[in-house]
Order: sequence, then C-alpha cells, then structure tokens
Amino acid sequence: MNKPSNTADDILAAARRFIVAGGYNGFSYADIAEVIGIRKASIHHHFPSKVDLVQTLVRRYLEDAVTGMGELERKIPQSPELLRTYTGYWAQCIEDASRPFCVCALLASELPALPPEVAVEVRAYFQFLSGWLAGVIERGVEQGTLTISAAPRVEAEAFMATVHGAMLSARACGDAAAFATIMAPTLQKLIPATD
Amino acid sequence: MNKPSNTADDILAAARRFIVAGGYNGFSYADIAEVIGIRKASIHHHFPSKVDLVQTLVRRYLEDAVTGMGELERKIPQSPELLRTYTGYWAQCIEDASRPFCVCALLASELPALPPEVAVEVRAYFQFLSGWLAGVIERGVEQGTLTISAAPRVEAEAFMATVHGAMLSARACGDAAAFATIMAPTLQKLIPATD
DNA sequence: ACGAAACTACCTACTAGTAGGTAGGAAAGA
DNA sequence: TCTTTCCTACCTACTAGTAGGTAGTTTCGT
Repeated sequence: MNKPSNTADDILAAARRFIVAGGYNGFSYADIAEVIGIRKASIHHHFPSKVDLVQTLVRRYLEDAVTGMGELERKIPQSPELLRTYTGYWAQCIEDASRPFCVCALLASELPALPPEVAVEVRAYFQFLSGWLAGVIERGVEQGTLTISAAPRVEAEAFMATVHGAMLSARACGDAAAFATIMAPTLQKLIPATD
Repeated sequence: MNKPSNTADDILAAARRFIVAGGYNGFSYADIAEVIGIRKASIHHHFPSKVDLVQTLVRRYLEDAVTGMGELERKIPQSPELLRTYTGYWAQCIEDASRPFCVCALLASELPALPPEVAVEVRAYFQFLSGWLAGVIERGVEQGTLTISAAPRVEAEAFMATVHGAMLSARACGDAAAFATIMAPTLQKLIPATD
C-alpha cells in the first residue's frame, strides 16, 4: 500500500544522523549524497531545498514523538514508571549510539541561526514535550505516586531541562553511561519511597 | 600596561556572539569582518585559522571561568548562596541578552563535528565546571547547608545538566525568564528549610 | 626605519541550487 | 496489442555565491 521507494526515507535518516552529530550547518547535500550513494541533485528531487528537508525531518520527529508518547501512556498508566521508561529509552539510545542526541535539542541550541520554517517546528516539539511531561507529572501527583515542590508545568520544564542537559554531559565527557547516572537522582527526587 | 590593540579582542567577542547564536559552523570570517569593520584577511593576521580563533576563545572562556569561580568562592563561603549566585549570574546574562547561552554548552552539542583541538578545550570546560560544582556541593553537605540524595559528583553533574538544559528551554520557548523558573525548584531541592 | 596591523586581490574547495536529459515503468487510447 | 504519453527517479553538467586561507603591499605608530 505504501510506496516502495525508500530513498526519501534514507535521505531523512542520513540527515538525522548528520544533524545529531553537528547541527543544521554541520552537513551538506554532498555529505548525504555520498553516504547513501546517489548524486546530490537527486536529493533536490526529493527535497527541493535544505529547509524542506530539515522541516520535514523535524515535523516527522514530532509526529513520531506524539504517537510514541501516546502508546507509552496506554501501556504504562503509572507516572513513575512512565518517567523511568522515558529516560530509559534515551539511556538506551545513547548507550547503543543509535540516536545519541535529540534532534530538536540540538537544533534548539542553534535556534537563532535557524531558518524560521525549521525554528517553528523545533519550538513545537519543545511545547509538546513539556506539555506531555506536565500532564504525566500532574497525574502522578493526583495518584499520589509523585511528590513535587513546584507547579507541574515547572517541574516538567525542569525535568526536560535535566534530560537535555544530561545528553549534553554524556556527549561532553564521552561517556554514554553518564546520562543514566545523572537521571537517577532526578527521578528519585520525584518518586517517594521507592524500592 | 595592557596592549591598546583591541582588535583581537573585538574579533573574539564577535566570534563568541556568533557561536552562541549558531555554533561553530554558523559563522564565517566574512561575518566577523563585517560586524567589526575590517576585511576578513585581517582576521587571519590575528588568528591564522578558524580553529586557532575558536580554540583561543574557548581556552580564554575556561580561564575566565576558573578565575571567576575562584573569586566567587572567596566572596561567598556558603554553598547555598554560592549556587544561587551562580545561577543568578546566568539568569542575568540570559535576561539582558548579553550572553544568552554558554559557549561551551553550545559547542558541546556539536562535539562530534568539532575540530579535535576545539573539542578538547570544550571537554576541559565541562570537567572543570563539574568538578567545581562537586566541590561546592560537598562542602555544603559537610557544612550541613545542603541535602543531597546521591554522591556530590553525581549531584553536581545533575545540577550542571539542569543549568544547561534550562538555557536550552529558555531559548526554545523564547522566554528568558524560563531559565530562572526552572532553576528555582532545582535549587530548592538542594537547600533544606529555606525561608 | 622598523614592526604591527591593516589592506587589495586573489586562490581553491565547497555550498545550495538549477538546467536539461535519460532510463524505465504505468497508464491510456486506438 | 502496440504505441504514445506521462511520471518517478535519477543522472551529468552547470551556476552564483561563500567558505577558509594566502600573497604581497600599504599604512601607521613609535
């Protein structure tokens, strides 16, 4: 039912790897062309401009996050376990180097220099993630499974910040395990009387 | 007593602004030349290569941090007040847009794509900052002015991560006040029984 | 008159993007 | 069924502009 052509997906995947490594200006059409084995003009066939490419990439990234978080919420009703699974997901991604950084976290860092079409998509991701975390935390408080010291929205922002900062630290000290090490006490502070 | 020539400093200052805005690949010698009103060839006189320029910039950034933190420790012996002052400093910088992001935090995000000479300097900054924070936290625990739930080194890493992540969030939501909002509960969790 | 700091003028390599064409398959009309 | 037409996917070959960097010269302060 779906198009069998996966070149566009290959381009997006390569672009994601490059962006995660070095940001928006850290790669070129030539770089992508080389790793997937086509000419750079062919990339323009799938994505007329670099802005189109990255915009599509980030938009899809957000869509995947929305559906992914939805599934996660369905499977795991308890907030503490939900937060643990979320950070565990990233810990895994960083550990096996499959997705060693969040695309949007990286792009956000260079937001003032980003094309506006891309910037708006990045901002949307942050808004979604922070909103989702706020919801999870709020529910946890209502269930009595989480203890917080500020408003859920603020706690959510702080949690998200720590996740992104922990990615940065893991990268900076070249130690993938650093992410999990940093997140452990952060989770502990939200979850009362665990194991 | 100091050299009256400030062009090299002007170049470094301009480069810092550009890097803070868009990272290592987000600016060119031409960009710097334009804003400070010289030709780009003249920049090569002061900094033969871009690597030299950014390496010098990051090295000086670390030196300034080392002396700055030293002074801070001399002036403020109490750990809670020290952490508050440190985050307050960044809150101020972000608020007045004078230094809306940490140079090394930004460069760390694109670390895999950075020239190795620059990467090593960035890593040194992270090591210093995390070590300094660990010392501050350890002393606070000994003084009984801080309560922690993990080893001082881990708490320090988590604190640093939250600071960097909060910068990112402030940038992403385009609201400078977000930084202080995020840091408030983070500080509160470390400081027991405060007003 | 000497060196530092700036300049003009240039280089090569690479950037995103375009023009125009080709190979092959699907569709559609007689 | 054959042929024309269209489409997708890719190609070669090119453009204008920008990247970092160099060579050689002039300007300026002491």
